[in-house]
Amino acid sequence: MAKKITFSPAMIDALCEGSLADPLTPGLAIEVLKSGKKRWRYRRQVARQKVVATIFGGLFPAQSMAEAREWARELNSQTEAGIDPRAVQRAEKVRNEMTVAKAHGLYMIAVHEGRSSRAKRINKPRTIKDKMDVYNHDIGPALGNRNIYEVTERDLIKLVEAKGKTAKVRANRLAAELKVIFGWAASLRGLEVGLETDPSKRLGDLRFPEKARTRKLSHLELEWFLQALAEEERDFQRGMLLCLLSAARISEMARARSDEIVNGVWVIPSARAKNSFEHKIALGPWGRSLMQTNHEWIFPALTIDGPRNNSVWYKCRDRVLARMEKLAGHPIERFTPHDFRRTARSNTKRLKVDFETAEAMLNHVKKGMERTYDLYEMEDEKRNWFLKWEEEVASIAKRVGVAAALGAPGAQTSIGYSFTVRITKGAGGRPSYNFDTAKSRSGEKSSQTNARITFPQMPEKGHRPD
DNA sequence: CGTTAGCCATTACGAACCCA
DNA sequence: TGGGTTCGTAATGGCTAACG
Repeated sequence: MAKKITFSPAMIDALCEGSLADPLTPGLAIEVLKSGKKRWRYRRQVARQKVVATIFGGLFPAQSMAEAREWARELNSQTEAGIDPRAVQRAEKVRNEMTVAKAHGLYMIAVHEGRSSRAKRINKPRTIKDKMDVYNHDIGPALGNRNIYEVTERDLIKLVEAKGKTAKVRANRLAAELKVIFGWAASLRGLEVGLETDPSKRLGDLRFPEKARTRKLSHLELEWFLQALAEEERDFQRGMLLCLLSAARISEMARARSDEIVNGVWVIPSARAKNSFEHKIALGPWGRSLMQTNHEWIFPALTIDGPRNNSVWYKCRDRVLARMEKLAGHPIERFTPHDFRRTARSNTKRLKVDFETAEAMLNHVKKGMERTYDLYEMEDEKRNWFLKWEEEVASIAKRVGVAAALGAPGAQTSIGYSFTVRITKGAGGRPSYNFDTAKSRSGEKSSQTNARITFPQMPEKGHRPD
């Protein structure tokens, strides 16, 4: 019979150097450190493998013998099953460190590399920025420090419902983004996070209602609009008219460049189009004159090198709308530049333009078989439409007496009521004045800005130039 | 006062789904 | 299977306050 007690707390106390194995727990031993402190140690060969795993435990007696044995038993169940407990520990460490913030960081890397979704295209910069905004504003502050494996469906629902209190549509976008992030982390694409269950799976069920806009301008409203627009500076006339005549998106108009005009056709490059399809707009003579400029940008900003900021167009709209209400004598429902697209689209039927052309005019993609087999770009049809629409708008302008003021073709020429003067250094250091109007414009190309002179006297309403 | 950043709302593509 | 509809989400538009 073996000695009854070969391993006890008393024996550990008595131990001064070296180590002592626990005869009852394979792999477990206590060892004396140089400092004299005693530490638990686990060392055992992993079953069916050539490797020996060594793991250090806590100090004795802070970690009692019973605790150490329990600890070692757990490790033994792993080594005996052929699992290296060090690998388990590493995985646990990674797991404990996988916060929502870290997982999101990995997700964003995947986004930049185009690995985030099934989509083939890499997200556009604005989309990526929007993703970051949603995270930084709504997800990070609430969940960033949480372990992603411990986030529950309830956590996410709470987040979306809280958002819904102040911004319903945005709450839908938040839910969508949560689905994208957690869905990725739980998918084969996001194995680096390796979420087992996706807590966002059912978030789509709490969608808040959304509604589409229906606003379009009637012909009567267009009359007021054109009259009101006639009092704007020429640049604003040009921009707003271009939106109306081309049915382009505001960003397509505002950031248009001179080199996009090829043989009189405005070619919006794929990079600037919402759907990444190049869009050719063959405008009529009026539209072409509106885009006429010697500057790099069709609508150059005043104080920076670049196009005017979008917001100026909304301010212009505000001024125009206020004048329209004065002309009408009653309030007019607010409209936006995008509503011009709807306005143009809703006029196609009346002007006997077919569905296909109408869709092509808006650069909408073809669906189904049409898309597969019909690669025809409908350039001639679009050209006809833009001319027809331009003549329609011009006739409205003529009817209310602002055709000339707006520079519509066929009307008597006018320089408008205001213009920009660009002052550049000419020969011998003398200032050179360049008049920036639709009709007269110096060939001087300059980005230095300059004085804007607006004539204080506005002609009377209905005034017709001689 | 023009420009920008931040936040909320719409538009619209394309894959999934569904039905004859 | 083709063709319409729904669903998920990408890609914009729209508004306002802050900034310099």
